Amino acid sequence: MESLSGTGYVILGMLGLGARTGYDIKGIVDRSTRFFWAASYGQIYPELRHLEKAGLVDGKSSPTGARKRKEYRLTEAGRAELVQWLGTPPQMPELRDESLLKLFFCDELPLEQALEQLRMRRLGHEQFLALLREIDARPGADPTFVALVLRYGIAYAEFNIAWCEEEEQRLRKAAREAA
Amino acid sequence: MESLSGTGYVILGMLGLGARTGYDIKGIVDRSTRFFWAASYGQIYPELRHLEKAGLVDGKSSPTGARKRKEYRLTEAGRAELVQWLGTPPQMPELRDESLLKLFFCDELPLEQALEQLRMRRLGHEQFLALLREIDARPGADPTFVALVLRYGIAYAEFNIAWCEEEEQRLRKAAREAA
DNA sequence: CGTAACATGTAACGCGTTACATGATTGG
DNA sequence: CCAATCATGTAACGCGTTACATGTTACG
Repeated sequence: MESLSGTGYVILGMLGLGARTGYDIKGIVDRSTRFFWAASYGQIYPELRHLEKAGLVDGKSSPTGARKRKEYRLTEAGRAELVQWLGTPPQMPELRDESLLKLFFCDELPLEQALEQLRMRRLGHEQFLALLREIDARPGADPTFVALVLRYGIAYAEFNIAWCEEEEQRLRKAAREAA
Repeated sequence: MESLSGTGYVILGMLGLGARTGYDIKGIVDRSTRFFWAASYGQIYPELRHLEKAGLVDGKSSPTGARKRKEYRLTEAGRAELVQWLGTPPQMPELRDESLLKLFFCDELPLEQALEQLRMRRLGHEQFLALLREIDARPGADPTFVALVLRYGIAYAEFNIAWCEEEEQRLRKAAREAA
């Protein structure tokens, strides 16, 4: 069996964490993994049907009154697939960071504007940090690893802020010394 | 004028840094930005033609003997477009980290296997770090911001390694206390 | 003489987003 | 009654990768 797309595993995982409908999954993703792995309805619904055909999830219609609604559960095979995937070693970290790309080309710019780039990166991460802290402060205890990943996000943002500050200072100092 | 794709800007930027042919651009990307922004021939060649039509680059045929070859240069408009893009503020950091996604779902797993996940993430970043250090040790001075981004990669890998170690310890300690 | 490096390109596919369309139910 | 939330879906598009195809030139 060829392996699923990343989003396929997100769906399996979310069903494992208690999500029931496609709508559910989307909601949970938007409040959690979206920072490092998003998912849209345009993928979720077709993928759920695909997973069902593959026997990894089991869907039964359970409408709320006249509102149509379909509940999915992991099958044994689905849980096995998820666990197997969790066990495979990760590839090189796959980043896609536009702000880093801009920084890479900053030799094109006068120093002031380049510093501004660095400042904007820092600001972005400061906003990001604020958002994560807010999520962190919300009541209710997350499962161990859900909380762990949230802590990672916070640490990551803090790391980036500190790095930007250091480099801003370093560049300013170098500029002073050149003058 | 609607804005270019990320790869469009990579091409402009690389031409700014001295790349001349599509082949050149691909080579430089593979040795530098590929860690946070890759590019394939399947994109580069069509995009170069597209940028030429848009007047952002200027291409002239300059074969090496009978081997066909086309040299591109940034036009004034192309440089302006690049600088303008560099000046726009970045969005939220857009991460796509499969290993983090796996960690997120580790509550499904017995602690030993979950710890193994964390260990594998660490190993991945250790390899990554080794690779970047190797690149860093290569002779030849990079432009300021090219070097800055390389330093970022190294710091990022080190941060991740340290974070994994800390969390491994924390989880082990929590497990001991629970026992 | 062979192979690595130089050089350009295309077609098919996969993954994912955006925008749109539709409708029921709950709570203020 | 109205707005927010619940709920499901599709079509078009954009971006990017992979695999393939082709040929030249430099170097050991």
